[in-house]
Amino acid sequence: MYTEAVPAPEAPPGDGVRRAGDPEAATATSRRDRVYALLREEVLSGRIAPRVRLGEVRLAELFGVSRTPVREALARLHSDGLVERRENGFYATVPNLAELRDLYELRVTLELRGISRAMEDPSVRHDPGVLRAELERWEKLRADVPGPDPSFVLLDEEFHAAVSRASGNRALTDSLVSVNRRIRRVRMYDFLTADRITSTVTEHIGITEHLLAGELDSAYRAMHEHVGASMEVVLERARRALTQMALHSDAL
Amino acid sequence: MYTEAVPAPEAPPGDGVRRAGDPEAATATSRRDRVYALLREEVLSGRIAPRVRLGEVRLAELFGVSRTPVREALARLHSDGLVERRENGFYATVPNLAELRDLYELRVTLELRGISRAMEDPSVRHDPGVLRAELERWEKLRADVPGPDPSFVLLDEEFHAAVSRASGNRALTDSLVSVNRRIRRVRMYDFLTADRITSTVTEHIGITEHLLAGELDSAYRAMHEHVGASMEVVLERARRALTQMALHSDAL
DNA sequence: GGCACCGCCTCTGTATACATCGGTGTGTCC
DNA sequence: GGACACACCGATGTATACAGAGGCGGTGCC
Repeated sequence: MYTEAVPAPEAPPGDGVRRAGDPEAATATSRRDRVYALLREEVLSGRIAPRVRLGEVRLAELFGVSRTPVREALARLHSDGLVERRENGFYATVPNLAELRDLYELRVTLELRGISRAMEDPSVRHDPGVLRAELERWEKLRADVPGPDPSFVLLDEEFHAAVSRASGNRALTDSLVSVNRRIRRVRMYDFLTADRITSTVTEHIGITEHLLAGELDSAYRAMHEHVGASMEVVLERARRALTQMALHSDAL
Repeated sequence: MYTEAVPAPEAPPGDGVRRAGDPEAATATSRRDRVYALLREEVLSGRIAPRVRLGEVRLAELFGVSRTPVREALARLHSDGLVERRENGFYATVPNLAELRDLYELRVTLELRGISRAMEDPSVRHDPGVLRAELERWEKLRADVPGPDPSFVLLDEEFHAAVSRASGNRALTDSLVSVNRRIRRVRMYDFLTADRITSTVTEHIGITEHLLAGELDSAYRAMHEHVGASMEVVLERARRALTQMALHSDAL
C-alpha cells in the first residue's frame, strides 16, 4: 500500500501523486472539497516529496478538474500549514528536526491537558462512552495484533483524538488533531516494528482503563510516558533519516 | 439590497464593512492576500456581525476585485476557523460561551507551557532580547497609561506572542497567536475600563521581570493569575452580552 | 381566499480566457 | 569565447463566462 511512501530523498519518476479512484474519492461533495481531501492525503502520507512542486495545472490535470478547485484546495492546505509557499509555488511542508521537536512538545502539552483538566476541575468527567468504545477497539487489536504498518498511525491518531474528545474541550481536540496531522508523515516511522505496535496497543489500553477508573494521576503519567516514548523513537528515526539523506543527497 | 443584513445590536448603519484605503490596505501584495487580510480584520474586529452573509459577489464589489480572490480568501479564513459554512454561504464565526471557555482554556495551556518548558528543560532559556524589548514597551506604557480602548487588545496579543516567542517553540507560539486571534473579538471587551488597562500593564511588566530574573516559578504563577483574571472579566462580559442580546433580540 | 405550482433570479461551483511575470535559452555583439 | 539582451514559454494571478441549484414571488386553480 504505502510501498514507496518512505522516501528515498524523493518521489519515483512518475507524477508523484496517486490517481483518483481511491477510498476517500467518493464524489459526494464538491470538487473543491474532494481535491482538498485527496491532496491533503497525498501530502500527509508522504507520497508527495517536499521537493515536488505542486503546480496548479499539473494537479488540475491529475485530478481531472480545472485549476479553480485546485487553487482553493492549495489555499486551504496553506492555512493548515501542510503546504508552504517557496520561490515560485507550493510545496509539501516537511518539518525539520527542530520543528518536529517543537510540534511534538506541543502535542504532549495538548494531550496532557486533556487529562489534567479533569484533575483541576472535578466537574469535568471524561466521557465514559467514548472511552469504552476505544477500550473495546484496542482490546480487539490486542487479541490480534497487526503487523508493522505505517498506516497504523491513523489508528493511533484516532485513539488520541478520542481521548482528547472525551475530555470535553473541542478547541483542544481540534488543535491536537491538527498537530498530529502535521507530524503524521514522520510519526509513521514509529510503527515499522512489531514491538512498537505491541507497546502502543498495551499503553493505549492502560491509559483508557486508568481514565475509566478515574485514576487521573496514573492516566496522566501513562500518557506522558506513552507519548514520550513515541517521541524518542520518532526523533531518533528522523535524525537517522536526515543523516541518510545528507549522505545520499546527490548534489542537492 | 442587504439592508436588513446588519443586525440591531451592533455595527453602524453603513454597509458593515470598512472601505479600502485603511492602513493595511497597502497594495504591495496580491489581491488574494489583500482581500484575505482585509476580510480577516473585518471579521476579527467584529465589524462584521455573525448574521451577515459573506456573499462572494457583494464582497467582490466591495473590495473592487473579482470573485476569484474573494473565494480564496474565504477558503483560507475557513481553514483558520474564522468563518464558518452555514446553510448557503459563509458567516463570521463567533464563539458561544462554551466555546469561548474552551478557547480560553487552550490559551492558558499554551501560555503556561511557554513558561514551564523552561522549568522542565534547563537548556531552554527565554530570549532576553525579546523580553527586554517588551519590558521597555510596557514600561513606557506604564509611564503614560492609555485610556480604555478595545484596540488595546492588539498590544496585549503582541505581548503574549512575544513572551511565547521568547520561549523558543515556534509551533507553540503560532498556535497561541491563532487562538488569541479567535477570541480577540470578545477579548476586546476586557479593555473597556481604565483599571483593566492599568492592571494589564502592571502584570505584563511583572511577568517580564520575573522571566528576565529567571524566576520561572513566579513568572508562571503571575501568568496564571494574569490570564485567569482576564478570563473572568471576559467571560462575565460575554455572559452579560449574550443576555442582553437575548433580551433585545427581535424575534430572531 | 388560500394553497400549490411554475418560473425567474441570484447565488455558488466550475471552467476557461486573458494578463503578467519570471525563467530560460539562444543569438548576437563585443 | 563570454556576456548581455531579447524573445519565447510556461507558470501563476485575475477576470469572466457558463451551469446547476435553491429561494422567492407571482399567478392560477381549487
